[in-house]
This record gives sequence, C-alpha cells and structure tokens, in this order.
Amino acid sequence: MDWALNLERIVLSLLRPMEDVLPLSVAPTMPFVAHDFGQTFSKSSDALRRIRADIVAGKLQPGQKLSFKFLVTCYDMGTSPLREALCQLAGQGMVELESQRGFRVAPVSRADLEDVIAMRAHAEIYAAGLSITRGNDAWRRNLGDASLAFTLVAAKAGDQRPIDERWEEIHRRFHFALIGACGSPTLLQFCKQISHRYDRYRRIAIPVQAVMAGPAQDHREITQAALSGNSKQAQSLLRRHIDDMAGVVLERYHRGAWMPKD
Amino acid sequence: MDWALNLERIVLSLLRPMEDVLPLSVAPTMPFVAHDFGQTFSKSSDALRRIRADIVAGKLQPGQKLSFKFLVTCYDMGTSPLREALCQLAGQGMVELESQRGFRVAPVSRADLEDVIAMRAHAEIYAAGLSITRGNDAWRRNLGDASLAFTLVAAKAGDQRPIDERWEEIHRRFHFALIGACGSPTLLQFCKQISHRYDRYRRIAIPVQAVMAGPAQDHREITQAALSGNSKQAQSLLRRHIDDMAGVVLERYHRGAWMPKD
DNA sequence: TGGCAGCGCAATTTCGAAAATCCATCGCTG
DNA sequence: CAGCGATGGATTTTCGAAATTGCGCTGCCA
Repeated sequence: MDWALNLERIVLSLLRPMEDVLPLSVAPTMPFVAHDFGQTFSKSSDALRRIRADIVAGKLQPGQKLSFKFLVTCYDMGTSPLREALCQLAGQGMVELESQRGFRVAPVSRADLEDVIAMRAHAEIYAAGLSITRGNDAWRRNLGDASLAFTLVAAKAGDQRPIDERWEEIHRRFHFALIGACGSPTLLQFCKQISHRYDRYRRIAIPVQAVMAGPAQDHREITQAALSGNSKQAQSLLRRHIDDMAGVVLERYHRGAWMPKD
Repeated sequence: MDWALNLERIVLSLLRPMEDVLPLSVAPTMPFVAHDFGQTFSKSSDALRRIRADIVAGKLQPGQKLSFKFLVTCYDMGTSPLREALCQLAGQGMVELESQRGFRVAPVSRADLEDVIAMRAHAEIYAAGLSITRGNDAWRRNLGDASLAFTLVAAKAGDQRPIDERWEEIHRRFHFALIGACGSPTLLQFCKQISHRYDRYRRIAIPVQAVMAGPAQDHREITQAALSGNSKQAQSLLRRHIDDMAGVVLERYHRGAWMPKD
C-alpha cells in the first residue's frame, strides 16, 4: 500500500466539505469555497449551517428564545434568510416554532433523548446493513479512509481537549461513509437529521475528547467487519457502539439534566 | 354497541383536522377554524398546506418550475410566506431547491418511487409493531373508528369517482391511527413526510376510487389483527397491503411514466 | 382586594422594493 | 464559422418598513 498517496487522498478528502451536512462553522462560508465545489451558497444556507452548528455545540442553549432582534445582530443579516433557516431547522426538530410567538431552540428532555437514540440506532443499523450489501469498491475505499482518518485524530485516554468542529466532522464522516452505499437518499437524509439531534446531546454530555477514545477501536472493528462483507457482525458491532455511547450520554443527562434557558 | 353514539363520535372526529397533516385543501384555512382547534395559522402554514396538497393532487406537476411570479398570483400572498413554505417542503422532499435558481416541484422517477415505497414500508411496518405493543384503550377505540370510517367511504368495485381530499383524509387517518401509539414523535413525523411523497405517486397513478376498493378489506383485517394484539400478523398483513398497492402504482408508473413539465 | 377590559409596547409576520444573480442573446475575435 | 466575453432582461434573494398579533400594565368596577 502506498502510504504517502493514501495519506494525501485522506487529507484531501478531509478538506472537502461533505455537501450540506458537515460544514459546521460559525464563520460564514467563503463564496469562493462554495463555488469551487460546485455549490452556490446563499445567506439562508449559511444561516442554516451556522445556527445548527451553534445549537449542536450548545452555544445556543436548549429552550433558548431565538428572537430576530438577537439573531440579526448575532449573524449579521436580515430577517428573511434567518427565518428561512429557522423554518428548515424546525422541520428537522432542531428548533421549535410556535405560530405568532417566534422560535426557540428545541428543548431537551429524557423522552426526546430516548426517542432520538432509538431512532438513530434503528435507522443507522438498518442503513449499514443495506450499505454493506450494496457497497462497491469506491465505497470500501472511502470507508477505509474515513476510519483511518478517525483513528488519526482519535484522542488518547485522558485527553481533556474539548471536542471541536474538526473532530465532529471526521467522526461524522466515518458514520456516513459506513452507510453511504445504502442506496436510499431518503434514509440517508433521515440519518443526517437524526444524527444532528443526537450529536447535540452527546456534545453537551461529553464535552471533552477523553471519553471518545474507546470509539476509535469500535470504528476499526466495524470497518473490518463491513469491509469483509459480514453485515450481521458489522451491524451488531455498530449496535453495541451506539448503545455504549448512548448509555454514557443518557447517564450523564440523568445526572446533570440541562435546564431550558430563556 | 351503541351504534348512533359511535357514528356520532366518528363523524365528529372526521370533522376535526388531524393537526398539521391532514388539511389538504386549496382554499385558505378559515381563521376561526384555526382558533377553534387551538392552533393559530399564518399565511406561511396556509401556503405550506395548499402547495403540498396541490403537489400531491398533481395540480402542480412533477418538475414544474415554481416561480414566485406564478405563485404570488396563484396563492395571493407575498413572497415571504411562499418562500418559507417552499423551504419546508424542500426539507420534506416535495420540492427541489437549487440555490439562486429557484424552486421546482420534485420530479418523479422510478428510482425515487422505489425509494419512497421501500422507506414507507419499512417505517410504517416498524411503527405499527411498536404501536400495537404499546397502544392503550384510547388508541384501540380510535383505530376502530378510523377503520370503520374508511369502510363507510370505501368505494364499491367499478366506482369511477375521482379520489378527492376527503377520501385522502379518511384513508390517511386510518394509517396514522394504526401507528399512532408507536411512542416516537420522530418516527411519526418521518411516516407523515414519506406518506405525502408516496401519496403523490399513488394519486397520479390511481386517480379513481375503483382500484382502492380492495384496500378496505385489507384495512379491516389489519385492524382486527392489531386490536387483538397480534402484532406479527398485523405487520405481515400491512406489508402485503403496502406491497400490493405499491405494485399497482409501480406498474402504472412504468406504463405511463409522467413527464416533467416546465 | 380581586378580576377584567382597554391600552401601549414589543415581537413576529408580511409586504414591496432594492440588490444580487442567472440566463440568453448578441457582437467581437481568432 | 466557432468560441468567448459582454450586455440586458428576468428571476431570485435580501432588506427595511408597515401591518398584524401577542403580552403586560394600568385603571376601573364589583
């Protein structure tokens, strides 16, 4: 295996944003970046990405009122693109819309967390099964790269660095590389949306990288099973991986339940 | 069983719109209706409902360009609420948004149809299983009512009346009564969205009620299995029901594939 | 003192116009 | 004559202000 070439491909793939899912950044997307990758960005889509990222990162807290006065000064744009973004986020369950009374960040609750965990597990495991059955060589290569990339950034035990956007992106890339060949755009979109909701819980419950050291090993095992076409084993490993993480998140949620903020 | 009281309850339940899913009407929702049922409506939500209904009914054809000039005159409102509605519909896969190039009705294709069918079947059957396990008496009563209501409006064989909004609403009400106790808001919302997409295909493929006479019997059998708590049997009946219908839709689609319109 | 109607402020929602972008056409150049 | 860049019109996108709605306060009345 040509190590240098391999690394280069991985690095390049990390630089390229994963269409509309990954760019989690608070800074506005640069126009030239958008154009370079064949996708035009508007203020609306920027608003969508930035607000979602800030919700997932916990900068906008669960239950927080999102007044337009506040948003206009925060994100430096008119109400129209903001409203558009909030509407889409409402459809994804990231914000709540009460007619004539504005928007607020979707509150957190044990019931919602359990719902999110159950749906994410079911959808992602199902998609993984399809993907492993249907995946071709390009998919296998991409999965290998994503897994390796995650290994490279994975924390050592005891690492107290906070989880940041880069870590999130690489982590997310692995999970979507795994299910990317499932063949169903609808299922993929559902997985994207539910994972954003899940990530918010995980991100608030597990702010530092230390706890996420174990998953690197999980990812490698899942990758191995997936690449060898053993979909049953990959699915059960994935289920264990998701359950383990969900257990930690649930337990932490139960202890220090986050309060809505007004 | 008190027949008159039963009928009255069913009729009443039919008059009440099923929150945001059912009101499929081209006329704007009356304000007093909105207030009466504890939900305020805005022009945006009206636009959402009306446009979605028109897409499902085929009045807005697959692939059709949705220019604001056209929409503003059609729906008699400004661009803001229309834009908001279109954004949400884009998130639900009913319209496509190409940045800076406007909106168009989501095109139809065999691949999309197969995706929609597969996802609808998987999600709805899964939800039905959960619902039957978790449902309480209120759920059973509601399911019985919905099934009976559908029986009452179901067509006799050879009925050439076109499928209208009322038929759609009662049909939809049955399917959601079945899965209503699944316990997962997220899963329910997914089922709602995917069913709208599926309904569009079915509605264009099967414009008259005649073909939909068989399903009434299916519904009764499914209800019976569900009410007796036999989730496995209900699921397999539901699967057969969905597969049968999907087969007809697919076959008709294949014969007379609808062309995009500009 | 408790309750309710009316009033005024603040916030959302909607509109109409300005700005930015795209597309087709035309003219120029090699 | 083909290819490329500029120009004009049409459309989308965004903004700022008007209109509408909700909410809290005050004052009146029982």
